[in-house]
Amino acid sequence: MPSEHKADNGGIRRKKILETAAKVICEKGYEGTSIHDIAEAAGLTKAGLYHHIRSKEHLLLEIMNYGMDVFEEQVLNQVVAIADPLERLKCCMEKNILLVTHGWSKEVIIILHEHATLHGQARTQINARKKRYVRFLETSFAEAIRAQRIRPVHPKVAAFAFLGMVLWIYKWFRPDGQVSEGELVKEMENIFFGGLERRKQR
Amino acid sequence: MPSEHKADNGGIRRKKILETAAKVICEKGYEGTSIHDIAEAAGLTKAGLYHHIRSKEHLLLEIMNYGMDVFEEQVLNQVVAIADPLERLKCCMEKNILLVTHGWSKEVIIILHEHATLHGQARTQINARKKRYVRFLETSFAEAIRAQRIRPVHPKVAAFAFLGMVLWIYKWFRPDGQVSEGELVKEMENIFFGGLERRKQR
Amino acid sequence: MPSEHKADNGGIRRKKILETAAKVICEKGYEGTSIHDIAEAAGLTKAGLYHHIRSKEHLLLEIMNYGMDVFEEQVLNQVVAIADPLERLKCCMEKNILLVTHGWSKEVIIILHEHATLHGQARTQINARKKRYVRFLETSFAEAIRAQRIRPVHPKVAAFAFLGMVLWIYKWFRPDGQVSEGELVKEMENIFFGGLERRKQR
Amino acid sequence: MPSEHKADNGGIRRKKILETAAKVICEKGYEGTSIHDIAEAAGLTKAGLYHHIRSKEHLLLEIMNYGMDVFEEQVLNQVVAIADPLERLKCCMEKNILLVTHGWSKEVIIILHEHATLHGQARTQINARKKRYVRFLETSFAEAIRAQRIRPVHPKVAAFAFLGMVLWIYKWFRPDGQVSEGELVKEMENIFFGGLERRKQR
DNA sequence: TATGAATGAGGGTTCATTCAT
DNA sequence: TATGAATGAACCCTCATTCAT
Repeated sequence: MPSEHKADNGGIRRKKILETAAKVICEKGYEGTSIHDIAEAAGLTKAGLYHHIRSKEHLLLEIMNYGMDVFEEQVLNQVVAIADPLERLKCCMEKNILLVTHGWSKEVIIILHEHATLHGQARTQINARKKRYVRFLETSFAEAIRAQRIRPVHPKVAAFAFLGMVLWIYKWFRPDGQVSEGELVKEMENIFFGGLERRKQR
Repeated sequence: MPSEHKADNGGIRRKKILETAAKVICEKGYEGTSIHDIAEAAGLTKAGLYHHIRSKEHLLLEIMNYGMDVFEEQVLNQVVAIADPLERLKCCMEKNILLVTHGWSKEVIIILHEHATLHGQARTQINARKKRYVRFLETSFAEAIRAQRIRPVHPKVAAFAFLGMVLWIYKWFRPDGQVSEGELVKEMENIFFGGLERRKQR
Repeated sequence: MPSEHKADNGGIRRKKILETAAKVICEKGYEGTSIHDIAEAAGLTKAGLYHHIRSKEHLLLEIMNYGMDVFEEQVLNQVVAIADPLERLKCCMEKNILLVTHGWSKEVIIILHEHATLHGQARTQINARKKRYVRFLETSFAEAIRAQRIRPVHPKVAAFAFLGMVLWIYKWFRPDGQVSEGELVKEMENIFFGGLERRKQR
Repeated sequence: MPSEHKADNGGIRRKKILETAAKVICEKGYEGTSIHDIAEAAGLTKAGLYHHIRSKEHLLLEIMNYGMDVFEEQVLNQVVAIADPLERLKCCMEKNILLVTHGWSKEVIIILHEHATLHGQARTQINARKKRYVRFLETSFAEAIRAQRIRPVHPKVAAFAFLGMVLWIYKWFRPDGQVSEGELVKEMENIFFGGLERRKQR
């Protein structure tokens, strides 16, 4: 409804540029990537690129917001409605691991790595979205404890333990390596939850 | 006497500069830190700093090697001789967590964060030292499995799960936050090993 | 119409910059000239200049290639078709002397003076073009000897003697000095081809 | 008699340093050579070197003066007393060629190449010594003409033609090349004094 | 939309030189 | 004599950004 037929075009174009930029930044780091690099990868000149972005820093913000969109769509929204908190967490771990290993969304990797690059309110904004995820995990753990689905542990620590295990993957996992995606999901779930589940007492 | 306290000075001076540089780089990132920033923090001019370092990249290498020295001294060497593999791993987790939370060694944080900054043989060299640690963990897990001290899991995945949980801490832990160092160690150990330990079957 | 005069402008602009750079470098030497000097002389800032050149060293290469173009056009190509080898050499000396004395092409002077400044393949490339000229002279001398137009001498030495006499001029000749261009040509030709020693008459 | 026994020592030391510096500067050019390069080649630190030289530019002046000393001793003084002007010039050519080809005195090469590097009175001083040589050649040519030992030519042009032929050698001659020192002397003398053109035999 | 040209600021690095020791 | 440390100035070059076209 944004009035013109160009809007749609613009939307697709913008998305393409965002994804291209994300790919380059993911490879070389934000500070290590120049506007020229991004423009070139997008098949534009530097000046041309500036018709689509406001500034380099704002581009990073957009990429991160886009990454959060993808994350929420592919992980959070997929599991948020699962009633059983333990099942919810297990399913969340699976979705999250796959998001990282598939390597489709470079934006998510950028969010993980450039955790201290943004400043000011841009940083605040992204941090708020991240915090929502942490909060969701904490709540789910607490809920699972209350429901006696897992042993009592510190929910905050559990949340960050979960995150560390799952997100650190981006630093070492290679799709062509010794460990397959499937194995990784199975083993991590086994390791992490194998210890948390309440033992069925005889 | 003048000559020898000079020699000492030299060594101390270098170490001081390395530590100062590490502090600044840790705060602003390698690419976000200029040589000027480092020089200023060290109370030198840019040219003066270049008396002590070969180049910015080589400085990073030195910092990382220094960090690896500290890590090996405070973590690896402290636990490597422990006979029981499970005890060894638990102790290793504790030492490693404390190394990260104490925040003394900014160099270690830099090693964690700038995992893709170095290039060429400098990168190779640091990666080799990192790999030694991963190998140590893998071996310890395998040993613990053979000794039936823990459930059978994929040692490589276990190693990286361990590392993710423990190292991710640098991204969120604040010494003045809700979770104390002690709690963190206890809870993480509980979470991670609580699931791996073979259940005492009656 | 706007587009085409732009294209033209581009070519002319580049040439102008090359010539300006040549003038400055000729006066102060390559190493003694800073990019700032050149940019200033061209009415640009340093960064602006870098829109037109790849690097300082590559600029020197371009200047030298440009100089070789000028030289070949004004000297080599003018005489290469002259059938009589002696006439060819004399004409070549004249053209070459005038090229140096006119002082139009600073680029040629730079080629002469900065004979060891370039490195790597840039140097190789320019040396190849220079060698072509030496080869041309050698061949012409040899031909003249075979045709009994000159006494038998070592062609290589003759070529370098020719070059030394003619090119050294750039080190001492001043257009407003005691010796005029015309005299210079006449006298050098006389000396080189006629020899100094009085002929033993019969 | 310069009072102390150190003077002599100093003299030898200084000479060694001058020669070392000359070697390096000859290879890399004055601007391309750093004080560090020279100090290193002399087995000193930069600061140590400064106990022996006043400044980089003054070092160049000293090298050039030293080169002029060598030149005058090995060329000018050897021939200045020869009565016959033609013989004097021929002998001068021989000595001068050998000085360049032997490559002993890098200082002389530096004088030739860095003809526009010095400024101010240092330049004036060296130019005065150079001019003395040009004047000597001019005078000898004029004398030879008057004595009817050579054909009448413009003495100044003859002098510079002589110099160009002889000094240009430093740009191309290699001791291990196709042309031997002996040949070079013989051929150049033949070409310059004998001329190239075949005499019309009656 | 797109671009070539331009720029001020700053990047890492090297320089010739000085000085306390 | 000799040196390690230090420096201000300058080096070449790249940066994110702007603007007339």
